[in-house]
Amino acid sequence: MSIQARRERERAERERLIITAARTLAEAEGWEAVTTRRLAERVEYSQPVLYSHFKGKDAIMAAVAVEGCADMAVDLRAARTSTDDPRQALAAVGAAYAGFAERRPALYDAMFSLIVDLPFATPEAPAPLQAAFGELSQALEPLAGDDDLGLLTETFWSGLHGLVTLMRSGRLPREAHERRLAILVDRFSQRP
Amino acid sequence: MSIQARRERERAERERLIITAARTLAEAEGWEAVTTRRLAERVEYSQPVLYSHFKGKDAIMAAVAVEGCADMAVDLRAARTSTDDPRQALAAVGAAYAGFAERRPALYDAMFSLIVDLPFATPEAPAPLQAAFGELSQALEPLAGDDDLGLLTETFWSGLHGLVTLMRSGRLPREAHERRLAILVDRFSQRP
DNA sequence: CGACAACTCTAGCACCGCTAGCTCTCCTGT
DNA sequence: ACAGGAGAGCTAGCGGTGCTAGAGTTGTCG
Repeated sequence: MSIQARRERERAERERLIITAARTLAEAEGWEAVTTRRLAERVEYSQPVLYSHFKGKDAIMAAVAVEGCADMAVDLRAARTSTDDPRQALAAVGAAYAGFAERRPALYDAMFSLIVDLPFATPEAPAPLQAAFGELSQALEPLAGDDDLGLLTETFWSGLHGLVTLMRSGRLPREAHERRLAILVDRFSQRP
Repeated sequence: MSIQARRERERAERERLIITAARTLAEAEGWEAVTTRRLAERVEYSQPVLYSHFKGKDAIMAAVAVEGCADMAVDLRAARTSTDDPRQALAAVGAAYAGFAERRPALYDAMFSLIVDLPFATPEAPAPLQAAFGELSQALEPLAGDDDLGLLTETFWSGLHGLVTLMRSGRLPREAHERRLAILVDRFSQRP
């Protein structure tokens, strides 16, 4: 029984090794540099080993994405609780979101741009993902007014996501980023 | 001289053929199905011919994207001029934008998600692209208030883009699309 | 100690974007 | 009218991709 246990433990460790290797490589050189060959080399196993842990490359990216959600949730929470004023809090959360996407583009892409394997807007969505969404939601709650909080959060999230992706792909000029963000936050802080 | 002219004309025709073939194939099966081999087969030339017209696959997608912008600009204009009420016009433009993305996902991806070769927020941006942006801008103009119109347009565009991409990648539930769109439009129609 | 089961590796498939270099056609100048 | 040359399009191939079948090795248990 103990042998079985050790094997499972070692397997779990190796799985973590794969995930962190993928994440490290992606953050250093982008996802296009994360090939199954290079990843296998990094973890010092052969390619097929990856497929005994994950269904495919997408599943590895999904695992990295879940980790990324947890990280982002931490950032968002810190921003949200940094002030008592609801509008300042929303501005801080928006800035934290954009900052995360800017600082960790590969992680952000895995979470919100690339793969689709992850269940999102359902109860089966991974907890870290729900946590990150929850932070946005709580930041908006005092400002929701008559709108449905869930839908309002989704819409605000869309705004942030659009800003971030269009800027990162070169479709929006970088220099006006803060001002665009301010406009978005302002529009989601109910008028007086 | 006339021989030269005929050759250039034939070349231009073939270039159009390539672009429309790429567009057709992408709209039918998605961009991942558009490979240089399949595209070459469709136009009944060998692969290298593609490279005598375009620097690479990205350049072909860019050409398709420009066409797509022209199409979208038409849709947006029709929506914008469908009513005199500024808020209804903005709602119509938002719906037209989302409808375009829904109806022609491959075209939309080429324009706003995939390639980066195109110059965007500069005077050198292709005219059709500026036209599409201009429609958004004109729809927002009556509602801009104190905000810079350009930045406001970029921010509203981001909201639409976020809604569309997150929904299409399965990260936002489809059924609430209209209500999210309504929230976005509402937030960008200055409060009374 | 030998047989079996589980695991990992080598090798290879079908595909990708892209290009070097040969061939052949067709226009040009005498 | 014809030889020469330029240009265009082809075949073939490079180095890569995600993924997998099947061989081989390793470690466990009767």
